[in-house]
Amino acid sequence: MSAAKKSELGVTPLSEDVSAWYNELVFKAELADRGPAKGTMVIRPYGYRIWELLQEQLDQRFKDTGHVNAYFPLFIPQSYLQREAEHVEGFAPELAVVTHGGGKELEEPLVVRPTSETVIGEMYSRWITSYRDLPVLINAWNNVVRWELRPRIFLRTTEFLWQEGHTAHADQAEAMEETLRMFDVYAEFALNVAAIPMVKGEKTPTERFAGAVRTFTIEGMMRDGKALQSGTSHYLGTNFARAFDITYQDADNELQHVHTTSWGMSTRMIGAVILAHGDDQGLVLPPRLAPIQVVIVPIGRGEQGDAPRAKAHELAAELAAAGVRVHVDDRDASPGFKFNDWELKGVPLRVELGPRDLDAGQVLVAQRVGPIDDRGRPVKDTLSFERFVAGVPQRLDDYHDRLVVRAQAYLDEHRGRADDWDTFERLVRTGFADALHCGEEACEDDIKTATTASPRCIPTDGEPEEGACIRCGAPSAYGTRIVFARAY
RNA sequence: CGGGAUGUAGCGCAGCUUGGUUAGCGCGCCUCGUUCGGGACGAGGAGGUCGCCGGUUCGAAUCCGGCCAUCCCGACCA
Repeated sequence: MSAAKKSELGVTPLSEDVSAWYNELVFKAELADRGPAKGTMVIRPYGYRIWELLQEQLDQRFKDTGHVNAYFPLFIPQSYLQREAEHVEGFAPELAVVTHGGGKELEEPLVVRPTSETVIGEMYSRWITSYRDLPVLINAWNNVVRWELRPRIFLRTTEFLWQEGHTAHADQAEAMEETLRMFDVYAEFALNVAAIPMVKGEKTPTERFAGAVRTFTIEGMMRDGKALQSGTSHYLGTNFARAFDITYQDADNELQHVHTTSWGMSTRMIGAVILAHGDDQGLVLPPRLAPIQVVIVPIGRGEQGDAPRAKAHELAAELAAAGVRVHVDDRDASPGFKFNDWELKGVPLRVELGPRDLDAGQVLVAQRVGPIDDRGRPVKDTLSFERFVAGVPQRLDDYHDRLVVRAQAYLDEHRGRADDWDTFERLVRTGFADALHCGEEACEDDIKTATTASPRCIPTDGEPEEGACIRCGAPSAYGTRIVFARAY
């Protein structure tokens, strides 16, 4: 990263090198820092607040759909993982294993949970005996550890925070309904809270969760055209019920296995927000996840600044009372510095209040994403003191909608149908390609080798279509086009 | 684990080729003063086991050997 190529902010422009931009921005915006151990991250207050806001709003949706929260242990006896064949196979390479405790070697090693299907399966087998116990609708907020070979902050860290929902049902139909319900919750949340339109679909067998019968995913498009799996919902069938002997007696006195589901969204979602909305100026935060939705910058030094500063605090108090997350930037720094600083941090609305505005009884409002003048600076509009408190929430909602429209436009521009290999290769370099595929793993591998792109999902809203595989020409599988992209 | 690169102040870097005053620059930080409508300025100041271990030498940030760590590109993945 040559210093000369960096913008004034000291961040490599997004347009030049997305990877460098992302890394530098995460640190500069004080979202997170690297931990001392490889692959670990420290989530700093500004980044953690985003997580808290995400948690609050996602958790509310879980409650609204009938779920309750619980906590399950971090340590899992190694033998538990081994009970479900595909599950072990899938997770074995990325397990952290504790072999010693209290200064002695353990009789049985403990794995640090990479996910909790197994412990929860064990507990559910104890808790569930009758159809009257069903359904069990539990969610857990916790941390998990997966020994990643190539960590990237928020996107792939050895330890990450997430929620994992685990439900048990009497039959397949009800479990599938639950799986799809939570799948919809994720997509709705991504759109209405994170302002990211997602491509919804089902994972192909090769991309499926280890131990799942069906896996549904929301895939977001990042600013480099890569896909980011941002939330998954799994129908686990009776795989875990059989492995952990989770049975119930039905109304006819017959012993039945339960059907389980699991679903998760993680701190990776913060990475999605950064990569879906950010620009050369830095972060762009959707208002519903922004720790600070409105920053007020009083203008004027010393005595000249006293009145604007006082008014700024007065307006901030009123705005806070109206439920807006507002901050007055009182720092001893120049206005220009503050403007750039808050732009870097992605604050949606900036309010300027100087002596001139005070006289006019108004403030200037600049939007982080919005119309710009011929110097590339935001066009600032005015808002009178009287209309201020009422006007801001509306602007935040409009701003959210604008981010959605922008992200949707970006997705549409970078997604296309591929009917021949050249088109496929071209599309996949800059975005998503919808193409027919034979469904063979060897062919997927071949595509991956040739383009680094992989099947992201079978879109839920895909039109029925059959034909020849984009790569090998064999008859297509899945009954519709599937989405290929390079992925994080 | 393969390929590539880098370790010098909180951050970004120069110095190393050709060993030799007290290891330097920018940003940031601290103090004082002046400043404040798009990254202000002046003066003063704090901050370093030059990644670690060993070797060569009168003398090593610099040369040699080994080790460690980190980052980037691939294989695993929310």
